[in-house]
Amino acid sequence: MARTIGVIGDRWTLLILRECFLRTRRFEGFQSALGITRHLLAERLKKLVRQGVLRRIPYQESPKRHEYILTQKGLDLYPIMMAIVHWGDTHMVDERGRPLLHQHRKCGKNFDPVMVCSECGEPLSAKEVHTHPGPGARSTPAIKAPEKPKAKARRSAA
Amino acid sequence: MARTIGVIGDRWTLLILRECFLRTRRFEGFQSALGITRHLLAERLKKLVRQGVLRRIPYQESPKRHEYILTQKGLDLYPIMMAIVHWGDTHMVDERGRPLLHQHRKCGKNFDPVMVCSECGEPLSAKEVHTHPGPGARSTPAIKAPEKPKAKARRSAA
DNA sequence: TCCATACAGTTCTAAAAACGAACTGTCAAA
DNA sequence: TTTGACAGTTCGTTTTTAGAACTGTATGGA
Repeated sequence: MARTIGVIGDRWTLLILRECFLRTRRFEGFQSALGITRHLLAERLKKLVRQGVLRRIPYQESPKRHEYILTQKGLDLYPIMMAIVHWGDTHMVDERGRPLLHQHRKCGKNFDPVMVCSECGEPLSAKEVHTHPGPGARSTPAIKAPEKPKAKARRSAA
Repeated sequence: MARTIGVIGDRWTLLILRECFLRTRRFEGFQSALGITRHLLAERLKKLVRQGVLRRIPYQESPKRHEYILTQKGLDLYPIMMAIVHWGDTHMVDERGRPLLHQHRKCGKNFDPVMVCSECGEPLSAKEVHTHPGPGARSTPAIKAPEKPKAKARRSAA
């Protein structure tokens, strides 16, 4: 979880990714849709490309221009998005109702996402789940902070 | 989505909440498990209580002490947690494997969470979903930034 | 040709947030 | 009387973010 948060755990990244799912692909598109500062947007896009969530693909040569599209790794973030949206729809709507509806192409209906057990198909809730250490468990129960960037040493700082 | 991100969209909140799901309830517990600064922890807990995600409950009187437990609103964040953990398990594990396994009490098996359509029960993927504006849709497609805290005016700053 | 605009960034300064470490205050046990 | 647990606060420093301007390529007029 800490590692995932290292990827999507800031105020803007998830919003950028949402725009990707809504088919935004270009710098100006993200910038005007989100109102994010250009500086941060450039940095976040770079980071997402480094992490393999987005791919940077040229779409014209004259002045080199690229667009950002989701990789499979990025597309796999969809359940996270949907879970977040659904929680907002449940607990954060105002009297006007949901800003966005989701229609399932297969069955044609507007739906909510439901999380189920991969083994038995039953809906999941926190109380029915028991966690235990896996093979990659760390020895100490303490997590060592999420992704400390470690002083980055920018331009020979005095 | 922007509203949900206003609640959980920073480096620490989700980690704090994860500890809650793992039955941590007290200040020192969070602090030592996460290595978060005490200052931030206090602030985040306060915010989560304000937002109705945690409840602050006294557990002793002598020196007043409280513990933080999830409300229903907080428990409902479980699918988000699971989706995040699962993405990490899929895309961010090292050679040692998953740090944590999840067992479903009902069926007894270790499982992965799967997101399905509430209407037809089929697993969801981004491509099979069509979004369209709902009753609470905003007029402009632009989002006005996530939760600008608006200068907070703390103690008559000069 | 000169000027304006589109696009994708980069650079800069100021403001806000996070870090780190020490400090406050209550109570219990040694 | 001192020490330690617990739950925070306070404060000075470092990092991030915001906000705005600037760079550079290319197109479309006037």
